[in-house]
Amino acid sequence: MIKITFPDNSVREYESGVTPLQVAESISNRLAQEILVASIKRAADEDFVITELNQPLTEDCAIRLHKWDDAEAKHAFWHTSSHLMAEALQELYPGIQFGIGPAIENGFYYDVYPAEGQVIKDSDFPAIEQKMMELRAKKEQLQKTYITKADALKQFGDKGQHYKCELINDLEDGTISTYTQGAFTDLCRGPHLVSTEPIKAVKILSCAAAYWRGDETRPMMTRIYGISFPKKSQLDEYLTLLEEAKKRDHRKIGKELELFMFSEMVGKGLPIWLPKGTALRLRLEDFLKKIQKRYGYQQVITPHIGSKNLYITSGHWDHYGKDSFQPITTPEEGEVYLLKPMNCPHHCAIYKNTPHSYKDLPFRCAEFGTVYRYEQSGELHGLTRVRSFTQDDAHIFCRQDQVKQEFIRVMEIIEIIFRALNFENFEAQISLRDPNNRTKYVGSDEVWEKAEKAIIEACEEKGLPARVEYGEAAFYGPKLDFMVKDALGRRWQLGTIQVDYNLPERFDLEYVGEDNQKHRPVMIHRAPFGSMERFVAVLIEHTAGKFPLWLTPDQAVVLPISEKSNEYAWKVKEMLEAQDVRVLVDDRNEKLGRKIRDNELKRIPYMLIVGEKEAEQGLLSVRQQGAEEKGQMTIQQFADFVNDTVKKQMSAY
RNA sequence: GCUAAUGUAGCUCAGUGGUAGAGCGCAUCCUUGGUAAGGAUGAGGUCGCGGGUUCAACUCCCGCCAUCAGCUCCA
Repeated sequence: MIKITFPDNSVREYESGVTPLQVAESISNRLAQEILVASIKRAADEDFVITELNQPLTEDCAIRLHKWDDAEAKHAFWHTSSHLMAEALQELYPGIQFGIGPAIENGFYYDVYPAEGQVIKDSDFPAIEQKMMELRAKKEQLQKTYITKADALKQFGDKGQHYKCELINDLEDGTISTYTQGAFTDLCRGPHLVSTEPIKAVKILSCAAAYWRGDETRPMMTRIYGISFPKKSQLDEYLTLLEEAKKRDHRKIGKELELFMFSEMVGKGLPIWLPKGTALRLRLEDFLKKIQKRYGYQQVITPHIGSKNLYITSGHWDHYGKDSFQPITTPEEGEVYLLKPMNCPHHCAIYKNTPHSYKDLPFRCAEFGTVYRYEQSGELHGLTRVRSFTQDDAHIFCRQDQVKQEFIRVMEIIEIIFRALNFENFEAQISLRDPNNRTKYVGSDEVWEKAEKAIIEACEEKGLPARVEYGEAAFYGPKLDFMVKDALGRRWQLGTIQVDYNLPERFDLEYVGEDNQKHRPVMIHRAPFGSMERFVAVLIEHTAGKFPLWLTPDQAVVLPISEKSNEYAWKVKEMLEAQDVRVLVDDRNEKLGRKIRDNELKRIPYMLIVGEKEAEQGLLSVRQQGAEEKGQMTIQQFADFVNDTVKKQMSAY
């Protein structure tokens, strides 16, 4: 008999050799049907190890039974799905060779090399899905077999699986296993589902080329992506989510709402802000400027280029010189300049411009600084990956003992912003030094330890959930990055706060201390939005273009019912604008229903319907975007309503 | 950068080796309307750019440019 401990710490006894599936059956049939994989921890194990449901248990252990909701179950489910897809591909494309086929964050893929003359295209996906479902219906069991290296090489060599042989060659004899279901055998470590039967819904999503083992000198494989679920309804839900994400694509909405554009003529990766997008961005900038003013920042403006020597001093030339836009030179004197890839060197120059006393610190200078970075053409993507963008940058020069307080103050700013923009869900990542290799960092152990401690304590004090990542710090200092979850649950990295010991050293920055001696200030880089481009992109996808009232380019549109009311409509606009409400008039020669529809699609928050009745009494019929009628108001009531709502939305500040 | 796909009217897209089409938008006119598409007429295109094949190229071939996806998740 062996003792098995459950997650609730209860212990039960079982015959030695019992399988996790039997353990589940002993609890309930329902559980046995739902679990996909288990993990166990024996006395000798440091942590839980995922195991298959048919793996006999022969010693005392703790067990966890994983249903679909657990990441472990999804991983095994998708891994087995990739085998099922491979089995289907083997039938449909005789002679196909297989590379690797792992589970990924959302689904799975398999890298394959079709036989001479065969190509797998999008149009083949339904056939692959159908074949997978056919094979699944056979309820094939996955059989794990340990095999010697020599046998494995022979077995896969005989089948012409050259890529598999290459993988086997890299493995240590005695650790090699295969999984077989039906006529398909794959080199694999597992773990897997015990059967392909639970894979009830599958969708092949895309195929694209991928280098064998990520190496561009090696052959190009066809990578086929898919996703699968235990229930059809889950697949439908997932596909709906994908569609919703597509609808929210900021590139599409940005075009529809005329927020920004790109032009081949201007150059790729160079976003151009159109009037409506600019209005929105300026409102964001003004909002942040106002907060920053309260938090003791001073706004500065610096040129878009800087002398090459500036970047030699900062170290950026050494680090990024080759991967930047190349230097600009003057025609006569041969002076050399670089487009600025960062604002910090300019800000260091500002700091150096005047002597500083310890009493003056922190010195905080902020700039919406546009920077230019060379990105490989294949990396460019909408507003999220561009070659010119504006950082809501600021640099705080402070004493070491002020670091924690400054972090807390920056975190407050970030919180205000996230709240004002309805990012309810956010978390932080603390990036610290690699504990095993401290040589790659600049600055003394002492200051690093202080700074790392300051960041951790700042998070604790603010009650901010933070994940600590070792080895993720920049070479010049530890950092704190902010991740938000958008309305579809997608995670985006936005703001960042970074401590820097490097630049103060390189620029020989100093302040005079209480002791009348010179000291080195600490520098903190921070950008709550990150970049205006990226932030607006995320905001568009988060809100689907329905921006909060305070931010939206146009807050209301007046819809005259007929030409007879046009004059009143324009008067309404004028009166509302006098009270800072942003209003359009739709006086096209169209029926009301049409105007409502068109303006709904423009995502304007309020429609003000005015006809003869309203004109007589100085009223508006207010309709909220999303079909909600709010009844009639006077012009003044509506202006107050908008201004109160905006004030409320901004009340975080 | 690499690999594949795509590039036709302002937008979304159809189409053919014999010099182009739809819907929406736009303009004009009719209609003067009450909460998600009223009607008619019309304008609008060097079919991404440059070469080549051909009697003839938007179509086929080559090169370039741009867009999009993947190239990061490791049997």
